Amino acid sequence: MRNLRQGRSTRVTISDVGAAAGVSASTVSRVLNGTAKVDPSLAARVHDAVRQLGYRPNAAAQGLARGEWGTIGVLVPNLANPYFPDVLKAVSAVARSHGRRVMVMETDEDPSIEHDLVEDLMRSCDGVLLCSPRMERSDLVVLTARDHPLVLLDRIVPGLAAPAVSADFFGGMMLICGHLAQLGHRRVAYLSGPEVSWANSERIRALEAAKAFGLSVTILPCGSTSRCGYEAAAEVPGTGATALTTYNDLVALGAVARMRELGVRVPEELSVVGFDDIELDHVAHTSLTTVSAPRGQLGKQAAEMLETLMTEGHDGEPVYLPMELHVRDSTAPPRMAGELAG
Amino acid sequence: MRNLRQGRSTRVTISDVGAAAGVSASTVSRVLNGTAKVDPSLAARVHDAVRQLGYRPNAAAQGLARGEWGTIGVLVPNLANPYFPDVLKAVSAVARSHGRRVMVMETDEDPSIEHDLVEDLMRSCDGVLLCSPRMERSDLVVLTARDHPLVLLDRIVPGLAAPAVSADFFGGMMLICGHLAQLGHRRVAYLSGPEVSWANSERIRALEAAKAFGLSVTILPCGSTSRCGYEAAAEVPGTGATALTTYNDLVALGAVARMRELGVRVPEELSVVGFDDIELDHVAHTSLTTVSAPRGQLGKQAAEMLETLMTEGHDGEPVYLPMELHVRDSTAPPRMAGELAG
DNA sequence: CATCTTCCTGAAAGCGCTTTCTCACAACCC
DNA sequence: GGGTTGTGAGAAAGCGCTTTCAGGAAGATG
Repeated sequence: MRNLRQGRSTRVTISDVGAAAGVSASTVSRVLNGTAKVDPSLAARVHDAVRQLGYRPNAAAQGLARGEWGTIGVLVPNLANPYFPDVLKAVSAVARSHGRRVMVMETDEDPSIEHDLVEDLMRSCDGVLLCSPRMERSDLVVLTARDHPLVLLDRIVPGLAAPAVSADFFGGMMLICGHLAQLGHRRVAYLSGPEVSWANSERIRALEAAKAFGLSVTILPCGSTSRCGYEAAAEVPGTGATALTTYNDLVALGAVARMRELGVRVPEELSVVGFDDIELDHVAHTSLTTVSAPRGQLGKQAAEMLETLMTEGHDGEPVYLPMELHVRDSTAPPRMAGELAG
Repeated sequence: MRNLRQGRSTRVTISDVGAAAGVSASTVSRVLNGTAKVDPSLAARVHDAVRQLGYRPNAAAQGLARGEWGTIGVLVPNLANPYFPDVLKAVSAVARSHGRRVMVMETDEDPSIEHDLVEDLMRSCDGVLLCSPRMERSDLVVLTARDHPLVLLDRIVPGLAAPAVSADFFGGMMLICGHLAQLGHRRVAYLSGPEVSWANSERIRALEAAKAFGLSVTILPCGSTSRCGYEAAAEVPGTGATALTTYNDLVALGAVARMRELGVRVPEELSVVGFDDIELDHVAHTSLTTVSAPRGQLGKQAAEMLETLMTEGHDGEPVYLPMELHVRDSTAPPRMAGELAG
């Protein structure tokens, strides 16, 4: 069989190195991997040969022979949302400390390609980390049944055979509701995130539960970007809400921008609350009241879970990481009816 | 030899599929890849078997046998900068259209790990795309000499045997200088990006050249984040500059925030100009005058160059993509000395 | 009806590496 | 000194796939 890499010059193989160093390929492998004792003088010759020939082991061949790739795959919905880079940094750090590379893929918020991408990742990674997967539960069941190490981040599905870590979105939204109720708000609106987002439904679940605080909530379809927030916010004044909750900070910021244009003062006439607490130091026009997601923690813990799953093969209970309320400049008590004229 | 994947249940191989379908492995391969005509009834049996067994081809084995991985690797300095996700989206689109996966790695602005990461990518990808690499020219020379398809994005190094595409940073900064000069500014400050950034030195080169317009420039060390901008901006008033240029929009936004805190009005007392024109719709506190980098174009073109390089093996001249000036709210004519009291 | 194509299919080799297995040699013990 | 153990290096098998090669069954031809 001929060299298949048409056009490319012949690659240096481990045998070439062996030949140059006057030893067998096995010995080269042993030297390079430190898997067995080798005569120091031979080892030196091998290292020299490696350097001279510019040898780099072929990852595919190693993967095949070792039965593992040394890579973990991460799927994220959207890199443009600052939430995910933060998670990724933490994941990468953990992966590197275990000597693994990270392969990132983005779905661009298109749930229909998620399944394929995950399959792809499974074919070329030792383990897969799914960040906020939007796919349906049934798809997730199929994937987790594949018996391939897989961890979920920011999506908990009861009864699934995969470990999961998530920010406690429900708790986070409850915190927000408590804050708003305490300020005296009664009617709130919610700019809803992607319909297929579990994180979104958790927020909604909390909003429903918050009826116990005496809050009544209007849900408005929106999305996950500032542009969505800007557009959907036009509907808010019509709802009679005195406070606006949102799917995330970006949406909230977009909404605030629209409110300003419409002449609605924030927070005097409308309180607006974000979600996630993304880092936008000195960039955003408004210092949002929001809840913070422990992104670094999430990434770290998910990556460690995955590592455990890959090496030891056992998994634990879903873990919820608490969110924290940060009260800043975008919330205030509602204006009383009598004040409206003022 | 035993199965090396300790702990994991036996994986389904192509032979298993063949056995189940009552054909040889070769036939399965042919059916799955469509590389040769196969009796439709056999093909159907194969497809059934694949479905039943949940077979997924092992990417490493395929890579080894085919001599290619079906993957391109992209190295970016920092995912948190919205610039790169935009590029990545375009790259991914092109890669997918050629049936390749994209593997993303981030250096976190640490030039010292760049070299290793690139080596890693080369070992497991058909081609590598380096976005704004910070490494020294000499390192780059070593890497490009590796005879592995490699394309540079936003870094042009004369005499390098690798194709390159870049935004025309020099031209972009010239546009800015022209705009400022035309407004009547004479003294400008520049918040400099990472020292090791070629993109930064291009901006500086333009700033020097702009002396011909009668501009005098003070360079202040800064960085690439809004936080850096915020911090470094404190030095600006001391320079006597009436206009501030920056490494990027994030820095500019941070600087504007600081100016406000210091009671310096933008643009009345100080014009501020960004760079890149990142998309921050309805999020940022200021609508910046800036120049736009054609991020999608850059990513697309770079990915296509890489594809050409991988398949046809030849490369072209470095390409500069023009930037465009967007005059918005952060620039204005300087106040004359006499007006200062006003 | 024998022979030559054509077409498909299975067998087998090989991609580059790791990891046995095997064996030569040396050191050790009684 | 013969037998035993231990050590380190090479040979070879095998990871799962693709692709060449060779051969059997149809179909075409004279």
